[in-house]
Amino acid sequence: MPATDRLHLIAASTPEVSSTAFVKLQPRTLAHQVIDALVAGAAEGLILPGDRIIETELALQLGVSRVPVREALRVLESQGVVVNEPYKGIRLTPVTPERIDWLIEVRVALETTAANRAIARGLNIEPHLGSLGAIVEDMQDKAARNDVFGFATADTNFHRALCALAGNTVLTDMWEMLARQMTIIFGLSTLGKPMSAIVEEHRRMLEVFRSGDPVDMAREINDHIDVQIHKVDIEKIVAQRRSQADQAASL
Amino acid sequence: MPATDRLHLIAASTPEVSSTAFVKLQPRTLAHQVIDALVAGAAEGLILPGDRIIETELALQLGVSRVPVREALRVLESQGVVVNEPYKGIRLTPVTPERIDWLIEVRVALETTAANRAIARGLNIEPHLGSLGAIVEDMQDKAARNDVFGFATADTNFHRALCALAGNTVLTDMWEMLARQMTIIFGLSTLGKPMSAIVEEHRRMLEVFRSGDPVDMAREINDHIDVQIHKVDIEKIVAQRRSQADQAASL
DNA sequence: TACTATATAAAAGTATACAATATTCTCCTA
DNA sequence: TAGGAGAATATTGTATACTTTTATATAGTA
Repeated sequence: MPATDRLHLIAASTPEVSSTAFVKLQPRTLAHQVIDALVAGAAEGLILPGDRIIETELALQLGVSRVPVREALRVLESQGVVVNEPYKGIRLTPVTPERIDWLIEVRVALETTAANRAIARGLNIEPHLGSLGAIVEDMQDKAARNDVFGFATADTNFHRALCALAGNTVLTDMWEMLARQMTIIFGLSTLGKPMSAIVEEHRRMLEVFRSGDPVDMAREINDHIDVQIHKVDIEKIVAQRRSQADQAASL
Repeated sequence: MPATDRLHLIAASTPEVSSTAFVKLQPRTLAHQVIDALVAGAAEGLILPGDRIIETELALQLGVSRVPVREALRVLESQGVVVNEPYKGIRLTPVTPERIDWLIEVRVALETTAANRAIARGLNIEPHLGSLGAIVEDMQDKAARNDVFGFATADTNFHRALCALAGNTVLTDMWEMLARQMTIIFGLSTLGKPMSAIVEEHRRMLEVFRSGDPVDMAREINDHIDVQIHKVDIEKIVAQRRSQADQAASL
């Protein structure tokens, strides 16, 4: 079964992708919506790493022409979400343990830089600490409700907010690229540790941030992110998901 | 005078962009060539930060249709080289002192991470040191011939080679994005210090790399990159270049 | 004169149509 | 039956045509 057959669900899960209904509300271009739809589909596991993506099918499923689809794919290609070989096709970038290491390494570097810059700007004070604290509370709340997706979103928001305090848009833009890819991987893996522990880690990070010690900050961020996904056999999970999806489709 | 009128020179300076002549040699897509042409044009100062880029004109100048041009612009948009406002137009990202700071901050973070990873992998040995040393010699050579462009290229190659030793393609991909933007800025500014001094700095960086001390490495990279472009009034230079270009066009 | 409203033009966004390349399948031969 | 040449098909790359939005210019009115 071709992988793209599973893609039709994307259109349903992202109803705002419609050339007619949407344009009035927000002037965002269709290409951007296709990007969102694809990333969402990947995060939900509808498309798996290594799966081929066929322009025509995707365009059909989303109800748009190939032009915005191609533009979206080119953007995602330049961001490392998909890989392309001319005239051969586009695939969701395969996720290897090695690649996860790479993503983590860069993400730690960026977040550490951001946190230290925020400290250097003297922004480890109110109201910023309060805002970050509120996100941690939200995480706690989601954990209590066992809302895994909401929890992951809040987690991402925490780190995004932390990065934003650096006031460096070049950094935040790059961080967003990584976050996208991390989201896809998160969608595959179950969390490496209980949510309560992750909440606690964030509290500790926040405390270190308040204290303002760059070295501690670096260590804290590294420890936090590093163990998050590590030690999970992603390739195995992908294989499982693929067989599950194929099974579901053959019913 | 509309800025894009200056763009026709790009086609001349990048003759390989031709839908008919090229395809046989390399199967790279036209969109990629458009990207190269645009970046080259920006590096040469044919397009200046803030200049509007009109799809139709660019397509005409390069002898291709709007489709690959749009794809190229979307990629460059996602990389921060150009900024886009739907239905309004695309401009070469304005270069402010602030933005230069941001680029430098991220670049230092990435290169430091790369160098430390390379050290952690035990790659601060031969033959790698020799390869890096050869690039420094090349810089020295270019400096002696007063070949500014060649010097800048060699400089970039040194840092690219250093990053490559980390073996982290996520990192190197991101570094390339930054390098692109730095190249554009380099094209505008004269060097902040004499070439001989820069060569010496690279020798020192290489020595620290050999010694393998992560902290020293971080400091060395930071000092090196930080002063490179700083303290140059980019906005003034852009204004000068623009008036020069306009003057030349009115003859 | 200054200001608004309308009409015109320019350019981006999107869709369709065509060309080039890669893959698959069929059929023939050894 | 196995393997390869060649046709048929599928999919990407590119060009052209159409639609929508924004910007500009013109005319009319206070």
